[in-house]
Amino acid sequence: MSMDLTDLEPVERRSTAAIVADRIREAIMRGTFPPGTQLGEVELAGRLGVSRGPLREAMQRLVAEGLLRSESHRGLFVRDLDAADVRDVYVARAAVERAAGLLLIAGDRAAAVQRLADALAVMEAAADDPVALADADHAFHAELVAASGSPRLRRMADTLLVETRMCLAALQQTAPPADALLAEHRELCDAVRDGDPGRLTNVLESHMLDAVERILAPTIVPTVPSSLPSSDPKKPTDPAPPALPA
Amino acid sequence: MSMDLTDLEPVERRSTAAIVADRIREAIMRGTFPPGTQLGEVELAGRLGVSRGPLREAMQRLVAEGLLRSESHRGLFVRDLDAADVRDVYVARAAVERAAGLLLIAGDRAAAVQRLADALAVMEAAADDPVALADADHAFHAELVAASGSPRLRRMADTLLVETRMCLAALQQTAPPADALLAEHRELCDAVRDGDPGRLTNVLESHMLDAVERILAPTIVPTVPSSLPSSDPKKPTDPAPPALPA
DNA sequence: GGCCCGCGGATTGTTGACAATCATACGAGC
DNA sequence: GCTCGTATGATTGTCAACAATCCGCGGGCC
Repeated sequence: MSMDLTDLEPVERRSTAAIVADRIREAIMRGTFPPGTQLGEVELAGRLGVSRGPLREAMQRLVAEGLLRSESHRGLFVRDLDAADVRDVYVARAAVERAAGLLLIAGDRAAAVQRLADALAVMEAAADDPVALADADHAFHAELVAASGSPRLRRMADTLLVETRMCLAALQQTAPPADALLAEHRELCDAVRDGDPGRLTNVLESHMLDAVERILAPTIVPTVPSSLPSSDPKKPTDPAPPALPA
Repeated sequence: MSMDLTDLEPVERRSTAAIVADRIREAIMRGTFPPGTQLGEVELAGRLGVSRGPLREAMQRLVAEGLLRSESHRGLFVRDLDAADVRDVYVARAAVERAAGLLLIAGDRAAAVQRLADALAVMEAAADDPVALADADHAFHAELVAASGSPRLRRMADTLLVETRMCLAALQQTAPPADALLAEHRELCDAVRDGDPGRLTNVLESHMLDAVERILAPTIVPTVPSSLPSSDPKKPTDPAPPALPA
């Protein structure tokens, strides 16, 4: 595996705002900042070793992605996702990943299946460790969309996958059964291999529905959207914010 | 139509960065800033009556949306879209709007059809004026996605629609035939009314394909993606940047 | 004559400080 | 005893100046 220098990239030089945004995004994704926590600018800036200017730029970027909500003269808060948001994330993911899968089928199917199979192997190898499995799951779907070659689908999927991780981190009451998860992904891979658009759509949508149910299992989950003047509108969950790392 | 104050909203107070971002986005969308133009920070800041701080935050937001590209220590430029980008925009739009349409069918179909019919009426009224028609077209699709009730699909669609307008503004060599456009939208509305998912998918995808062909008509347009070492990669269009409004 | 080096102008990236706004706690008034 | 007005503290929003980097151009050297 010799690195060939023929394609030499234009020296990736990311702006500090982008780097800071990546850091914060990662932290939000990993659950380091639980939903609802306020992100003080001075504290974060000091911790990351930058001034408030670049940090605020990074925040605006994250607000645009929908990960943070900004209240004027009040502060920036990590968006907290309710059941409706969980469903919405998976609806949007189904839309994006279905389109990506169709592009895969229409394009170089063999190469796509190869990449998917590799990602699947990583998942199988990490079946024991729940967090590694979540990472591999994330990587699988990211690869699925990236292989489609559509930059816009890719960007959308990246944001949605981060939100998915937020859901999992916030509501991770139980680790998902690894075998069922693997089976679903294998089936998804097969659908691409066979090149059957209808089957891919079905597999993908049922995969998403399963995921939603898994996440929303312990909570009250009315299947009909809205129109629920149910008992208690206030959230019972309000765990003390854990200490920040490093 | 008496305004009822029962639901009184939390007083919409947008941050200046968001306002500035809207302004710039609008200008890019309308073609005031042609693709490839550099946006000087001091000039823009002075023109908008804000300092460079908030302006830079707004820029980061637009970069995150993919409307601008930032070269380090070089400046911010309006992204120029090539043929592949045009196809990609419409692929993504098809994915998003299909999902939204399916949600419409599954939800309150009557209300959705009503909103779509209203938007369609606006289009019909503006059939003569090309720019008004483009606005109405934009509004129709925005309404389609907004009516789905999915905030994520909505956000994606908003960004994609702006990019669509960029394509149109940059390559508007010929006004689209209003009658064909109206017919397609009517058919789309009917598909939602009938509640036939398959038909909706077909109508929507053909609508998108038609739009792509319309835009890419005069240029060389190979139907197969990528692998085109065609003649001239550089764009002939480089009109003098028109003066800024207000 | 052609190529390399260095300088001037301009623009971006970053910083620290100033002004405006909001939440909280305390005390006066009813 | 409860409510309202006010002071205080902290945080956000904004600004102008400083430092770093890059493009274009002229002079020197080969």
